Amino acid sequence: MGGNSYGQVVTPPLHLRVADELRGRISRGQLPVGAALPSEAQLCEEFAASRGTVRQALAALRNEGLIGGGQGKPPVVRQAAVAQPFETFLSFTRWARQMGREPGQRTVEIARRGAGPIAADALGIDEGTPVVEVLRLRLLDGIPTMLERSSFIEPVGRLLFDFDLDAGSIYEHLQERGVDLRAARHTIDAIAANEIDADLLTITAGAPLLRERRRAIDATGTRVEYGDDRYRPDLVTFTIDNVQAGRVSPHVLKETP
Amino acid sequence: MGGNSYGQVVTPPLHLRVADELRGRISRGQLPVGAALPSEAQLCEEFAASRGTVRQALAALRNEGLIGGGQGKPPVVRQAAVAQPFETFLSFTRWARQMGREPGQRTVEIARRGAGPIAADALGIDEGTPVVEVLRLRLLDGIPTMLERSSFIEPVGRLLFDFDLDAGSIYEHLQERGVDLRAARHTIDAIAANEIDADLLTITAGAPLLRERRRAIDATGTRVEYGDDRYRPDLVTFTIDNVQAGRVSPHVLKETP
DNA sequence: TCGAAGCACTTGTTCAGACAAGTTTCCGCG
DNA sequence: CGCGGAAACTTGTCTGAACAAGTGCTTCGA
Repeated sequence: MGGNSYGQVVTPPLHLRVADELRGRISRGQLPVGAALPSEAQLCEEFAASRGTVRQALAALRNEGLIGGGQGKPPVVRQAAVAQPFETFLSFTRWARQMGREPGQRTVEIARRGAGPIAADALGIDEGTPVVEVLRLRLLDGIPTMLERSSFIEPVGRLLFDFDLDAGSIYEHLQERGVDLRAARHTIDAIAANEIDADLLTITAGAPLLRERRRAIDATGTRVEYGDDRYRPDLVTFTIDNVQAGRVSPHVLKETP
Repeated sequence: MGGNSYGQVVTPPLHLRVADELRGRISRGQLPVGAALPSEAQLCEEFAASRGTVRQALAALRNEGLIGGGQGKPPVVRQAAVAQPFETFLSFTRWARQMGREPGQRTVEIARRGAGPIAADALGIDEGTPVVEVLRLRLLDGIPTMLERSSFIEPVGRLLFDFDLDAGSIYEHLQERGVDLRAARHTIDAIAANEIDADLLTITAGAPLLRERRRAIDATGTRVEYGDDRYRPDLVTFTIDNVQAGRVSPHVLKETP
């Protein structure tokens, strides 16, 4: 458990630096869409790296869908793939913006305390291990829509204390600080609103809520966040499209009716 | 691919063969979830490959979210079972069987009557057009778990009258009779149990239920069924896995806690 | 002029070795 | 018996080299 170094300043491995530099050039428009990247040999020289290292960096970009290309041809910058459903599904802020709605939030509480039994189990840590808990009321066009309870493992949660939680997306902030969220498992069920839920969401206690519990994992497989989001079911639903034949995996959306 | 334009079959690159073999072991259950993979050194020996090649294969699996792990620790198989979600997601019977649970049902009502406003809208027909409505209580190991209200368009629903609804899967029966279900859209929300729901599901009125509304479409694009399934949220949840990089689309499961 | 062969350049695959960094195991000491 | 620490083992990073395979430009010949 002790190896995490979020936030510490150490020079990352070479292949990550190469990948970051190229990502930067692409996002800055220095390498416009459709342009060919420098050849592997050129990159080797520029970064004083071996070809294996450069290829490792390119593989990462290919993986993210940033570049394409084939054997014999230099890799080209691809059209910034459609806002990854991952991001959209994970981040309330991005989801709302993509729909043309105005996201908002009111932070009710942020605290560093020992993990409770549920969060500890979900995060795979011992009960009482320090975590950072955030309770935020999320708004859509000013209307209370969802109540978000998150528990972050300490090395990640620490990054939230120098962030204005009412300013925007936690995930965007964490990503900028080097936290590389990779996968998430969402469990959806229904639950009756308790007094606190009801008060904040301006509904009556006992009313049914649509609950999405979330376990987010970073690139190394470390469980980073456990979340419990409670939606007003009259304002938000989940939609799943599935198609039989064409091995088109199901597509999941959050929707407002 | 793996063949040239003349149809010749060429052996794919070694790293792909290694990855495929490992994928197979995972999907066959030979490497169960949570199990550690052989060490890189062992894999090198087994496949007579160098470490770089083995690592290339492992990177692919990691990318697909099949394995996780960190430095110093052997990679472990992650929860990401791959069954065809469509059938499983659509059919309560198949879903239950796949989990090793015993599905059951008690048909409360089957009737041919004019479509109500909601079903008519969902099916794209005029209100009052005849449809076949089925109300079934679905059981898991004998326990009332879900209440299923389905409206089938008349030409399809007619096939249900020569079928013992308590015998098994409606979808299997329809498929045998030539109804080719192709796609479905599921909308998930939460709703309070009404008196009837509560009575049949042996819960109290007003308790939160997990609702999945469904619109199934056949191969020609005709809307065939509108369904309203209400689950006891303490017995069934929906789970969605999503992975960022490997453009692995989200995977949807129904689960019993 | 036009087509094809050839060549230079590119990426894809694979190997062998070395060191760094994290984890687990196990032995000896208190 | 318990605990600390060394040792063995594992994965992560990086290098340098070689050959295979695909692409595109050039050049040569008909």
